[in-house]
Parts: sequence; C-alpha cells; structure tokens
Amino acid sequence: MGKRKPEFEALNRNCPIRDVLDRLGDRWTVLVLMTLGEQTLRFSALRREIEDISPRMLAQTLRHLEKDGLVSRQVYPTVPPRVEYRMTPLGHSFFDPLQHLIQWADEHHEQVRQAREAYVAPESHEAL
Amino acid sequence: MGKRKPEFEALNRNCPIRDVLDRLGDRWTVLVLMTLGEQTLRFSALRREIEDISPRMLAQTLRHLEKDGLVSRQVYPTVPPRVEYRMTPLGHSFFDPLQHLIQWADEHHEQVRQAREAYVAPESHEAL
DNA sequence: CAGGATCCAGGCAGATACTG
DNA sequence: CAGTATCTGCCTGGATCCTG
Repeated sequence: MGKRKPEFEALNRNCPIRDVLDRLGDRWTVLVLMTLGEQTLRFSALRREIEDISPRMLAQTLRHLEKDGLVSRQVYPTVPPRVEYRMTPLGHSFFDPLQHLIQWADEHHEQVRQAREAYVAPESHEAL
Repeated sequence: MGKRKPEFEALNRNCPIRDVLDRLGDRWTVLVLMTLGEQTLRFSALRREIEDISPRMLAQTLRHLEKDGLVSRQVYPTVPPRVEYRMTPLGHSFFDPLQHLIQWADEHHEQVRQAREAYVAPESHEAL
C-alpha cells in the first residue's frame, strides 16, 4: 500500500483512534452530545429533549461521556437532588467535527434515501 | 445558518438525519470507508487491510454501503471471479466529514485515555 | 429528582463450513 | 475468489420497579 495518510494506518486494530471512534457506536452518544451542545442541562431536561431515551440509557451514556472526559457532572446536594451536565473543553473540541457529520447527513440524507429505495440486491437465495 | 443550528432540532426521533447517522453505529462501516478511501479494492484486498474482519461482516457492511449509495460494486464475470469496490461520488462527499472525525480522534485520544484513567465513578454499589 | 437493580428480548457479530 | 448458510454467544438496550 502506497501513499496513504498516516491516520489510515493507525486505524487498524490496536490503535487508540479506533477505540475512541467506537464510542460513537452506541445509539445515544452522538444524540446526547448534540443535545447538550453549549447548554448546561439537568438529567430530566435531557430526558425531555431526547424523548425516546430511557433513564437507564441516558445515565449510561452520560457515564461514558463523563469517563472519557467529554462531559462534566455537577451535583447540587439539595432536596430534591439536582444534577447538571455540560460539556468540558474536550467535549467542545469534539463538537466541531460532529457538526460536519450532522451537516453532511442533513445535506445528503435525501440522496441516501433515494439510493436505498432504488437498490436491488445482487443475486442471492436469501437476504443476509 | 443562525446561532441555534436548525439541525439540532431535526435530530429528534423520526428525523432522517438520525437514520443516516445510525449507520455509523456498527463496528465496521467507518473502518471500511476509511480503508477504501480513494482506492478501488477487491474483496480480498479489503480483507487483508482490515485484518480482523470476517468475510461475513465485510460482505454485510459492503452491502449496506452499497445500498446507501456510498460504495459501488463492480463484478467482472471472469474465472476466478473478481469484484471491485470503490466509493461513489456520494461516498466521497462523506469522506470529508469523516476525516474531521479521524483527525479529532488522532489529536485527542491521549486526553481521552488520561481522562478514563483518572476517572472514578460516582458512589454506587456496582458498575453498570 | 436522579438514577440503580433486575429481567429479558433482539440484533450484532464471531466461527465454521460450504459453493459457483 | 467472493461470497453464503447456519449456529450461537454476547452485548445493547428496553421495560419495570425501587430508593436516597
């Protein structure tokens, strides 16, 4: 393999880059990040914004993001409890590439939809 | 676009944007796209580059990408068979935002690693 | 209010074997 | 070579109930 950007090589197997990207794999991470955005939001506020997320998944996703240093969690020892989430500087730095992704999806989802509709599978007995 | 990016609203629930982004969810899509890059590659070549992918997963991932119109598949009716994969123009348009992502991961994975190491979970009996 | 604990189903993905 | 078929484990994520 010839002249390839160095990042490409790094993508193979044991590289930490893949490790980071894999986090996007789950269903909610991107959504939570985008919802959080520049704001500071409480747990219940996030639940309201992402209507179809369960408390379990929201908590889990927030833990992961917190663990990775993208989101910070602030607890106010009041009654009733109040917990606020916001992005860390590291989280904000991720916001930019994420927006490119959203923008692409926004601009091209129609093309993708059409491609899916027009698609016919290559000869085979059964679908995968 | 204004201050409050309209795409954010669109992310909720039934939006096609989420539908497109979800494709990144699986473990191999991004990897295949990055490996393909500007090149035209055969099935076996892709297998060699992505060492730890099974033929099943490679085929499935390629089908999805083909269905979404990001990758084109060309069959040469020779013996032995020869099938080449390359990105479509739509696929190439996706390449750009993807690179931003890779670049971010490349630049920040060390910070993420450190954050993970330093992280201590909030009070609880057991981990999730 | 902000989650944790538990149970459970469905899909993703691995391993293996096989074919045109 | 370029896949497919099948079996199966595992993990993700949903639903529900519970608590400080």
